[in-house]
Amino acid sequence: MPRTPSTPRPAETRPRDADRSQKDILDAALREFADHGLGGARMDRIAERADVNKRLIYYYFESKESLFLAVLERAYESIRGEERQLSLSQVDPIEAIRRLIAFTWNYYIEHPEFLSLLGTENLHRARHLRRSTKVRSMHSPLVHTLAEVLERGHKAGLFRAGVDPVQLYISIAGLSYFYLGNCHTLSTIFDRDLMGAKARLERLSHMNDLVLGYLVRD
Amino acid sequence: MPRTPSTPRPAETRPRDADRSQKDILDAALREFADHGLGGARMDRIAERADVNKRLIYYYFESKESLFLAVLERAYESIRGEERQLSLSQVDPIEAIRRLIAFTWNYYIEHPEFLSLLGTENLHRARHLRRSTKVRSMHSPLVHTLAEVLERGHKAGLFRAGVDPVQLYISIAGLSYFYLGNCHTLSTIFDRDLMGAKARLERLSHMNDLVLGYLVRD
Amino acid sequence: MPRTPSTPRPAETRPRDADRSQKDILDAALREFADHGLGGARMDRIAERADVNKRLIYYYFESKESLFLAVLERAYESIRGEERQLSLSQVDPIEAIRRLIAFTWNYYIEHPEFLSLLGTENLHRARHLRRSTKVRSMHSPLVHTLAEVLERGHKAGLFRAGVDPVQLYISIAGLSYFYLGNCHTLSTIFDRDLMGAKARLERLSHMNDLVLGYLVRD
Amino acid sequence: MPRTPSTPRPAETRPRDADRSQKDILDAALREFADHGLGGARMDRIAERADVNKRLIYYYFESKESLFLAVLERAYESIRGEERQLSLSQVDPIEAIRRLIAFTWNYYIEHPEFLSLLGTENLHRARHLRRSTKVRSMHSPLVHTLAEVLERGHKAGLFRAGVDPVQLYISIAGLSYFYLGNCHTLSTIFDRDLMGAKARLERLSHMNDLVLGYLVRD
DNA sequence: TATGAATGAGAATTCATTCAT
DNA sequence: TATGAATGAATTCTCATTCAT
Repeated sequence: MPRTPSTPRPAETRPRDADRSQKDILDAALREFADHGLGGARMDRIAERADVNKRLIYYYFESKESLFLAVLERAYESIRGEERQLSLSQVDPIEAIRRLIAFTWNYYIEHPEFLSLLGTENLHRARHLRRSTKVRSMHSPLVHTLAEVLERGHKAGLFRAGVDPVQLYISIAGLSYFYLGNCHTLSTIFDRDLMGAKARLERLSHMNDLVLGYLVRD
Repeated sequence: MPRTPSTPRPAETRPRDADRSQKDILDAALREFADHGLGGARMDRIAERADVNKRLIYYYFESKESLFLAVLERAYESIRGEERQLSLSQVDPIEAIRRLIAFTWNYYIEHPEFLSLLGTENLHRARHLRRSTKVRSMHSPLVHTLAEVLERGHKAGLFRAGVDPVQLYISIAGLSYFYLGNCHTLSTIFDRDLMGAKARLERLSHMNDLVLGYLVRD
Repeated sequence: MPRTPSTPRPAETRPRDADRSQKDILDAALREFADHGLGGARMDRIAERADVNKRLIYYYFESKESLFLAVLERAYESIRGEERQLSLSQVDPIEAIRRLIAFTWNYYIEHPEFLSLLGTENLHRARHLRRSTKVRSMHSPLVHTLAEVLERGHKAGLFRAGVDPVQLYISIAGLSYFYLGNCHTLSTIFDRDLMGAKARLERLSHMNDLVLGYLVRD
Repeated sequence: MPRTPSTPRPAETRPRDADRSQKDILDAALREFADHGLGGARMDRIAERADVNKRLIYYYFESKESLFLAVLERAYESIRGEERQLSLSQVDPIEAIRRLIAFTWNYYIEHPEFLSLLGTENLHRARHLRRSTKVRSMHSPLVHTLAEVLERGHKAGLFRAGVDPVQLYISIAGLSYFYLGNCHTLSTIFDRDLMGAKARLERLSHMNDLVLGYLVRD
């Protein structure tokens, strides 16, 4: 008779166990999915990484696929949350564009799992995302902010006219995404270190030049 | 009237079974890996798709991983082969850039498996590519050609100075890659069809504007 | 009246399933390895013989090789356990030698699987045993006891001097082992039944004569 | 058109290819069966080791089992052949016994594959040997020779009476077999090097003492 | 809320053997 | 006599998932 479930642990530590377990599971799953993709991820490893019983994962998250969706949703929530704090509307248009580029770049660098997750979800043709009402409703407020910045820049005679904010947003994201997401492949192919401090600064600089070189008219 | 076992197929249809079988396996594997990633791909399905005995796959390609590498190498050979035929050196610089953007864009559209493969390989941190001496030696001659184009453009007073051809190459690829590779996710998030004929033309146009808007100085 | 699934077995029959399952697996594996060697043993057959799900074997014992080691360790524990109860120190030296010969002989007859296991392990050059800290630490206390018996016999003027207990132990074991382990081959070669009651008595007698004829000096 | 089968190789090298191939296969198979047992042996590896096409093995030896029997038969032929040259009848009885012990000991040391083969065949309960008319008819002439030696020794007043030559033969073989065949296991268990030059001399000496100590009466 | 035991369906890989030439 | 291509049937091992408590 080792464990006595009848003796409850102190009140202040217990109540949060459920939330804590769920968070641990999501954290572990994020790493696992990012490391191995959906097909390569192992529920066993997630349980081990989260230090919970495997059965518990099923208790909270129905299945592997649902768990993946939960992970994906949380990842989107997280980036959207940070995006909202950029306050692009409060700075001049050129600075706003710089900030957006830098934010995207840095977020991807600090959250490589996010890139992995995106890639995995795309391999599966957004199958999970499509099921999510959450993510769809959380579509980037950035597009609107970006539209406003472009408009402001044009009115100020700084930016060219007719720029589609969605296209630009995708371009900005793509410039960072391809470089960072494929850096292992690219480094190998070009036989050049792309992730050193200098290389990273050069890339950021190049992206700013590219985007602003396009946008700014004189 | 598929195959009638009693009627042996004419000699010219099956000149050398070995080569044919290997090609069939590679074709099938390409599709399977592109559809499901490395972890999700099934050797059984590859055998079925190639219409060969599963054992034969192991006869020619040691293991799943080696098969994946073989597929990857062939995919790179293929795109490099087509790139070589662009003859960018023989047209004026602006046209050369346009051609490169259009080629990349169209190649990705026509070969979505290539994008998948890239994504999968990156998920695995270029583990397979690193093992390949083949791919490393086949690094794009495009970088040299591109350098020459940029140089020529600059000397003609058309292009800005100091553009790194590798950065530009990565940017051009990234602009197409992110849009096309993540189109399922992006379509869902932005609730907008990105793959219709009109949308595709707009994207191509945007990419040209962006890159040339940056490069061309007057 | 084997098992009636509708009537749940009483609690005391199945006190802890885990222990029971592991024991069942080890029992089944012992027979399978003894019957077919390591290479010829089939995990499927072990599962069937143990009446457990094949997966469970991997749940408790990592792999076929680890299972083999576990079987081997248990077999050694078993024979060592019985050896300890021979109390050779409490009988006169000649009787002690007779007991040791008889014990070895009978143990091998009653546990032919032990002979098989030994043979198999040797085919593999003690690969598994070497990995085991357990077996190495359990080296027969018999060697010490045997040394004491030889010493006692010598002091009583019964036994010759200078007998190495390890050599003698190996000889006693070898006399039984070769006869019993190779009886199928030997029976065939000599065209003579070696396992009939009479033949067995003759062998035991021969071994006693041989060993005591060597040891006893008058 | 690389190979031209129509151009035959020079006459003096060709004719013996068939015998040569068979010998190569048997040699390779002997090593493979000795190294891995019957169940663990791989036809692929045998082909590779013999440097012949796998198909050729089946051409000459029907199946894996038949090949094993062929290997076994050749091994017995070999040891029997050497035994015949011992000429035990031409030396005095004590020397004859010494020669037999030494021969057995050295043959096993020089032909560890023979020990492996024996062990494997026994694991399979002499299944193959029983099928062989060859080996059965080749039962050791040594038994007769040994009987004659024992008789001669007894008549000379040297040896004890009533020694069964088969029992003695088995004992002599067993004393070497167990030590040498199980040396990996025994070395591990007793934590003592049993195969060093000194240890080997000691064993040979012990066996002579044991057998002659038993046989010789004064 | 939590968990150790258990499983069916499949996964990659292996193997002895045969086909066609 | 020799061989490269091909295969069906296993074989070890894996995996997401469920049971029983």
